[in-house]
Amino acid sequence: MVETFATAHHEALSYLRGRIISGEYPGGMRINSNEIAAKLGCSRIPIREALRQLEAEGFVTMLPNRGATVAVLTPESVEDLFRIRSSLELLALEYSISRFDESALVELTILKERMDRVRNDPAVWVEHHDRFHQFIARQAGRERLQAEIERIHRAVRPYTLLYVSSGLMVEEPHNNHQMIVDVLRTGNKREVMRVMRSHLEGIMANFIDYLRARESQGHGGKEPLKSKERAVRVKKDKVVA
Amino acid sequence: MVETFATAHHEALSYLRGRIISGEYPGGMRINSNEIAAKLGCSRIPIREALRQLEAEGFVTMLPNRGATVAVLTPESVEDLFRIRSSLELLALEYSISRFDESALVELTILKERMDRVRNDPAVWVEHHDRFHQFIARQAGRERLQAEIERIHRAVRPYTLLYVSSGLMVEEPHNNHQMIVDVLRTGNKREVMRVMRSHLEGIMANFIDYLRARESQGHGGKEPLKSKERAVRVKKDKVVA
DNA sequence: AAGTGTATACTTGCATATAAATATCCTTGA
DNA sequence: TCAAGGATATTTATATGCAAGTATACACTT
Repeated sequence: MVETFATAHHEALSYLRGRIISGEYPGGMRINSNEIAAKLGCSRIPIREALRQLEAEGFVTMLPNRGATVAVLTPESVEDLFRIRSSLELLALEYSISRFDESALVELTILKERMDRVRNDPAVWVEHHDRFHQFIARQAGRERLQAEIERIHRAVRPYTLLYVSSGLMVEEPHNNHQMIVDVLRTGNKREVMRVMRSHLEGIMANFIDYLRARESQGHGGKEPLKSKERAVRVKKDKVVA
Repeated sequence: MVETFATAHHEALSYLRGRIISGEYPGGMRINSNEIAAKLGCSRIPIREALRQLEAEGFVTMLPNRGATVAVLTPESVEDLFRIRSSLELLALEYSISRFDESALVELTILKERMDRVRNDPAVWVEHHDRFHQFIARQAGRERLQAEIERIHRAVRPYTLLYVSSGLMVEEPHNNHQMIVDVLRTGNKREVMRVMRSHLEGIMANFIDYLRARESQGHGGKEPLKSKERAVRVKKDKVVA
């Protein structure tokens, strides 16, 4: 399925955001506008617009006259984002609990099974996992809240992916996601909140530990490109014709 | 104090965001890139970049080939944003309570008094009010959380301003902000959370009522510019030389 | 070897230009 | 009177060009 875009700017935006979220463009990587323009077959103007948008979304860091680099989040920032995510999902859950009917539960179960089926492919698993949680949030029927939740999901995605891929993710003790489906079925609001809260907090603790350990091993320590430092040069494959 | 900017893009961004947050450019207003470019004395390129950034921040709605308009938030969206704001401020408060020393309390008191002093100027009052809350959040020492809180503040600011200016704002029953300062001084975590929570919920209820009433009176009903509708033309002052 | 200049090669920021898409207005026929 | 069609005026999207800012590399000094 080849997506088609209304404008070159949309294509660039989708392209770049995809690379960053997937981790293909790692934190700190320099983004050369000429290169991207050549790759997508357009001029630098739409690329620059896409970069500005990604800057506002927090995916990219831009410095005047110094260009763009993929944003680097500190473990503290990721922790903040994760806590924000938890807060917002719990907020959405308060709305959605009473709106979970049988068909929603069935659909949620399907999402859960789909997630299990791809458990060996971290990238796909993370995507399905986010979708599972987003489905619950969507039942709240609060458009803006939903949008903010999805934004946060995207922002932490590259780091979640690292964590899941690392193999250091703690196996869910009692299959949390099944528990969430089950407790939703009972409709006991207090219990639902409790289960979800403990699910989120359980994940977070390990996740944050992983990120800190990773940082102290030298990854991620690269600050966004302060003062006059040089950006990490991830690719240097000029085509010398 | 004339601010100076590194680039034309920064100037445009700051200029436009300022007009929108202050409510000077009301929701639904068409933003003509030529006009802004002429006003700021630059070409349309930096204007477009600024608009893209504002689009990502939720201040502006852009449609391909149809230009930009100031985003219109439904009362539901504002409600979502307000609830998000509450969640995040409470989250920050959990971090910050234990970090409130005497000097922080003194500074907070000053902010509170400053707020009282400008109570008759809605625009200034709202600004100081936001600062009061942001100061509390800042004590948490969580950079990213702080940034997200400020983002949400900015996003609802135009609506808060309308509310405050309307004169329909319910006078704070027992001077909530003073109560917040006082309870922070006690250091009783549970009480602090309770007071803040009730402060936020109290404001919200009235605020949302106001927005709904306003909408049913015909304001705000203008959707962001769907399909082929024409944008609200707020200004049409061409200079015919 | 490390630091300092400086010439050279890239990049960025942005003005200008132009085709394509939209909006506006005027005309015309039912 | 008014919907439809089409001519004209605007506005948008983006390519191109260029001045100014940065990075790179090599020569020179200490």
